[in-house]
Amino acid sequence: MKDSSKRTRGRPKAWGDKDQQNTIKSLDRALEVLVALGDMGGGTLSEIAVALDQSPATVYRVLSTFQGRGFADFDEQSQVWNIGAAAFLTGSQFLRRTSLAERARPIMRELMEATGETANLGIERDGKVLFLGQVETNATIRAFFPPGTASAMHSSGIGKALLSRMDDTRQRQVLAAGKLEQFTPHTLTDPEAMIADLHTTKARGYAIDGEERNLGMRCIAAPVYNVYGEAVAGISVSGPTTRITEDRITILAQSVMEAADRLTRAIGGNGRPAG
Amino acid sequence: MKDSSKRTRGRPKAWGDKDQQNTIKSLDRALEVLVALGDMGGGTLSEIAVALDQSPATVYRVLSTFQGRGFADFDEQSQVWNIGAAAFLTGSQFLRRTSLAERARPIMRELMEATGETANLGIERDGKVLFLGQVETNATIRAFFPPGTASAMHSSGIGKALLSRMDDTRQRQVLAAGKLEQFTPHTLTDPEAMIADLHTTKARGYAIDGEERNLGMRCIAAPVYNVYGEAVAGISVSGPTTRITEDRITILAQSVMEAADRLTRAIGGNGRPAG
DNA sequence: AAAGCTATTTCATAATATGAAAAATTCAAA
DNA sequence: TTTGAATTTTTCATATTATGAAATAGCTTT
Repeated sequence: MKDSSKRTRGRPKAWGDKDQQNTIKSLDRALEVLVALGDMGGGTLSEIAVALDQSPATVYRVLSTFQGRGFADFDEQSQVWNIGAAAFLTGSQFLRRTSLAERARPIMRELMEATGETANLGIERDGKVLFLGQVETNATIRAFFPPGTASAMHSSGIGKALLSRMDDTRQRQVLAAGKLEQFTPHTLTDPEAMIADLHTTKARGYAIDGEERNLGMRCIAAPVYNVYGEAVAGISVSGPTTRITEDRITILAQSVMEAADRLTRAIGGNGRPAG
Repeated sequence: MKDSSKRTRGRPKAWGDKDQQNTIKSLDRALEVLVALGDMGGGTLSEIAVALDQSPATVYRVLSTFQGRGFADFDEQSQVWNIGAAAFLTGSQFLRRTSLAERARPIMRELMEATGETANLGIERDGKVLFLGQVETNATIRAFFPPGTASAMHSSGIGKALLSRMDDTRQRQVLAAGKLEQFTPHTLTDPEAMIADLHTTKARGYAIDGEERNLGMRCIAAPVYNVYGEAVAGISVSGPTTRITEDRITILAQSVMEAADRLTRAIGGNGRPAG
């Protein structure tokens, strides 16, 4: 049904001036109801009306309409409204779309621009970190991880960010399998030291690879979560210790975490409820 | 946020007489757009407007409004509209209700790790199997059922596991409705053959989908029971025939059944007293 | 450079969404 | 049992606003 011969047409980014007001008010309010219904995990008509400060009559009609299309369910017994199966079905079509890597691209670009360092994206695969993509800095001296590279979890920023969010069982499993090979004098090879580092990482919200894989190279990484709050990917910046200095780490980490949060939201992910 | 002291009030099942007309027209049409967008897997403005026989101007405003709340995404590059992350997020709240999916998550993960194959969770809805979630294997070749997919009962492992636990009446009802469409040479299209297969399945405790839906793909599924001993969900592993070989089936089935039992217990379910 | 698409915006108008209040019903208390 | 309070659903008059046609502005192709 799709005709791939179509390309960009039409009107540009800004004509009038700024953001026009071409949203439909009633629809917008209706969506507000649906979102609220989801956020509060169901509720009775009056609860919802009060929460949104809208007329019960309107909310009632909105919910009835949603119900007509299966976007909302109404339990006669308890008089409680809930998100319906159709909302799940339609919403799930979101997953069929572009990959993590594609969604990450613009976010990584901005991260690179904000920090001036190469931005990386990686996931865990078979106990290793698989690099899915990167956006390189313009600086002449720069880190380079070709996409498709697989490297050890324990000596990578993204790897440690992911590890820090696994439960103890999985953690030990991965660490045992990999044997904590020593790459530089800074590599953490002692399992207990590694576990301690992971605890710090988890509490801090981001991981630091301080020359643990390559001498002279630092990396700051934060985890990206899926809808179930599981850490499924990591995003990082990496560069030479001469530019990523000790005192810049905190600042850079803010950008990295912000990018990770944005990507989490872009893939429909969920904060971080999982312990 | 919920006040459990509230109970049933208000007006009953039928007052006026039959179904009243208290749906909001514009909202209903907007939902039509969203559903179409999902069904057709994205599309350009004119494609959607034509498909729905609506004014481009209106469709544009509807989509813009959805975009404002994140229910739709617009890719400037390709001028293509798609279902957005917020639709997925809100729609996913549907799962929280049963909490089945939530409880299943860790169990599915362990099942995946034990078997090395993708683990799936599904329920029956409107005579079809609705996939609620999955945990993917790390293997590069793998089965992929996006959550939200609805597929035919008779050609799915989970579907057959559920069918095998229904009484004859419901069984024939569902099978009659679906017409046993043939997907591969292995699909069971003869009702009697299907009934026989279901008897075997019930006695055995797990269902096998041997390339009945997709050539080269096998699936092993077991039912999950609620408090009344009714089969309300199914849990399965699926993968290529090259890995899920004939002689591994018995072993894998043990893991699947164990996972199903654990999930049954996790949702307060009851062994299998029913029929 | 012009013609031909397609996406946006504007605008006048009719459609319809809306809140207030009434009606219908159930729950709890007297 | 009766009464009253709470809550959902409907009706109705009205103003809001959603809507399509047509105009506008960018692209793409000729």
